[in-house]
Amino acid sequence: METRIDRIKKQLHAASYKLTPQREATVRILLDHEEDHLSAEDVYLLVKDIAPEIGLATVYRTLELLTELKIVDKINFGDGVSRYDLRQEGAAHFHHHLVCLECGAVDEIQEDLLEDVEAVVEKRWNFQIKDHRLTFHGICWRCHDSGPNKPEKDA
Amino acid sequence: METRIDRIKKQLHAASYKLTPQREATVRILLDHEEDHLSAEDVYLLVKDIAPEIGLATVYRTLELLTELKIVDKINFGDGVSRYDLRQEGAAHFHHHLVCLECGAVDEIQEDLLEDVEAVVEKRWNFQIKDHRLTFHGICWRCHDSGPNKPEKDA
DNA sequence: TTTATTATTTAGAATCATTCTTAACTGGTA
DNA sequence: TACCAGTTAAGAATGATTCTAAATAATAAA
Repeated sequence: METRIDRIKKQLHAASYKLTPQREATVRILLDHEEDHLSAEDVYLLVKDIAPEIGLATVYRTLELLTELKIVDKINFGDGVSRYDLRQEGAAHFHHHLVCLECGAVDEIQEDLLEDVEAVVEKRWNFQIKDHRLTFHGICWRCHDSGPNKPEKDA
Repeated sequence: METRIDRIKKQLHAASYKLTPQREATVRILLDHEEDHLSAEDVYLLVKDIAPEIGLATVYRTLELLTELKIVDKINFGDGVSRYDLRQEGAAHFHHHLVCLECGAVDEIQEDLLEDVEAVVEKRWNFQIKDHRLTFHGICWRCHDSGPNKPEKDA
């Protein structure tokens, strides 16, 4: 069966890049840490375990390449560090984030909630939307007064 | 009549900070450059004209202070530089941005388009929203195939 | 007023994330 | 074999931001 790695390899080849061992190791780390919002440094430390000879600059270059190919999303929560998320396969857009001001947790919303808003923006502001970034800042269900009350699973 | 500067002064005093000459000069620059998305460096260069003795660190500290008091919004378009916008008086939220991938222009949407979406998020993800950041990436009306066609004035 | 206290500032050093440079290495190909 | 484009590691360089130390200004107390 074709794995996610195989498909990423194809995407790279289609853009005439190779899936070198360093790149593969980096992608494996991202696959093992979906939803973890790793920084380049985080990825570097993790990938060193499975590919000790890799350099930080290579990790940066790989993440940049994957970002260009829209395999990963580079996000920025304003703390001065870029974070990298594997994009859902087939997803056309960034997913959204919920950042808790209390505990710092970052949760994800995979569902695209912006269809209606985008229709309005495209029409009213005459702007062709290619992508979006939406982050909510607030208090997560874990830190709530109303007590821990896990939300329904993301639809 | 009470000016915007006067009101900002009051806000500072309420939080037991002073509106020093350096801070006032910085605020004046921000007032003269609304919608310009200035970086700290930009502000520094501009403010030096009216207060030559000011230091870059002071500009950073002032912008940080104003951000804490929600007088300015610190935004980040992913180019590694923080930008600072005076928040609309009385606005509870960040305004939204349209970033053109073609020409790099950044337009603003003052109107809050997210009320419905926020209601959904608060309920479904059990998350108390305090603020949000929404940026659309795409092609602006100036760069469009359909030709320059300025959007209606922001409602 | 003088003195003590505190907040604020400047200048420049320090830090931290990120990118660049150089030389070495790889795989494919003529 | 020699060549060539792509890729890499190591460390230097860059650039934004923050910290440090000493100076200054404002405020309160005596």
